[in-house]
Amino acid sequence: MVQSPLVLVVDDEPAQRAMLSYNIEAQGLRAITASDGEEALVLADEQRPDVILLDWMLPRLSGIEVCRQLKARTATREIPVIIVSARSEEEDRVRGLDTGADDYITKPYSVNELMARIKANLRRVRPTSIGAVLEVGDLRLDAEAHRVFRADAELRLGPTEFRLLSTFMERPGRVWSREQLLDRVWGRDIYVDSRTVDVHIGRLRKALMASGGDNPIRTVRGAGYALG
Amino acid sequence: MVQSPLVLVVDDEPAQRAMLSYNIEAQGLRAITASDGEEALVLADEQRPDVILLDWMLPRLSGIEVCRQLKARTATREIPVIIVSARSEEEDRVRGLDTGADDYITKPYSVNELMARIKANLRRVRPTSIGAVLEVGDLRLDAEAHRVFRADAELRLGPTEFRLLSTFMERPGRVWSREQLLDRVWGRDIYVDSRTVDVHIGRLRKALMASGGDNPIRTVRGAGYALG
DNA sequence: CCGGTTTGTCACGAAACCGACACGGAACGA
DNA sequence: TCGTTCCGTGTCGGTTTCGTGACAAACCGG
Repeated sequence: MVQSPLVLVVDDEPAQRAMLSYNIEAQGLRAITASDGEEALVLADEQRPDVILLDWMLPRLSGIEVCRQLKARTATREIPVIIVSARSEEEDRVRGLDTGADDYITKPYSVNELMARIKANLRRVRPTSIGAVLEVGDLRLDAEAHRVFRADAELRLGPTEFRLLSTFMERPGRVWSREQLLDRVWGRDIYVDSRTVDVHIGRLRKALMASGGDNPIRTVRGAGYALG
Repeated sequence: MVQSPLVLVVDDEPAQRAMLSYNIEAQGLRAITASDGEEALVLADEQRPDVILLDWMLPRLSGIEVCRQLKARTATREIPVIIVSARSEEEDRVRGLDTGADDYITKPYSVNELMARIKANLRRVRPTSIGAVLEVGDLRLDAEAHRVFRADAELRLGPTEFRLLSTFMERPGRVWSREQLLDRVWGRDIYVDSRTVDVHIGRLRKALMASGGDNPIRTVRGAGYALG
């Protein structure tokens, strides 16, 4: 089920966590928090946030180590990590980015800037969740208006097919396994047969080809499906 | 043929342009330059760079205006823009990110940090161009999209041949024994006849040579097979 | 409550893929 | 040169994977 983007806040100071959660939720996003590195890794794994706000100074596991571990696992690799640091030395910035962190902000920062950065990172990873219009080839998907066009003709899609297509359009060309699609489109805890994906792929194809275009969804035997 | 990622450098000072191009190319990337905003828009449109480095202070069109226009056109919307600014006031940072800029760096900056940021942005937008794509000779294998090209012609491979080829491409030139290949390609605990490898090597060769190229897979009698 | 829409499952056929075998030819050693 | 070993490949039966029409249950707006 696609809902509003989820931000994982990792900070050992309760006051910081509360302040950040409050501001994040004020932007229409959802927030969860972790107070140390180990908790952060567990939560990242279980909840799959869309972006992670990571304090550099943490008890137990340091921020940089958490970041490295996140980027080492395929399950969490693609989640953007924004490192929040009190140090402003450039070395740390480079090291942070080299371990795979996606962005970096130094204390003191303004809430406005931080929110802007969170959104900038979200925009890249989950374009549809913040209202952008996706375009791939002759396909155009307006997430906010919940409409899809192909070569200026509007398509009729059911909710599931809509989410399916928007997942494909977020990363054109990438192959998604049936399990990954069930995860993103149906939701983590729903059990449906993985062959159900096939059926919806079929329905989506039918809708996409209704006005004569060719089939834009590629089947990768033994692996899954991809757009283009 | 996919080539190395392209960076568009927009700066009105010739010395800066030269310095940046030099450093970018030293990282194995390609660079093109523009000296004002209008030229930048034209080049962005024509060349479709993978990332744009945009000076804030420009004659004619300001950096922020260029950014806005880039993000307004679908053709260039998804190209990450890194704003380079002499001002360090926070307001500008927020405004920069709000117009759709993807990252922000203030002068004075270090070349190391700038390069780290360029790479961080490339990693996200063209993940396939910086990590997940293997290139060996005229062969290109995109793991994420599950596609293989030889000299721009796409190859049709079954799952086993695909895994076989990607194993070879991970270490070009290395000789793999049949047992090692069975381990990597088929899996540890599967029993299949080791001669089966021969058959799949044959099928892979056939696919690789389908459009006329020579045989890139070398047989090492008594030892196994190798790519190149 | 009702008619249309959406959804998940199943079953069946088609297509792709796989592994084994067998035979012929190439490479090698003496 | 000759015998032996190793490799290339055409063929074939069996299996896996996909596509899709059919259907009943769930859902939903009115």
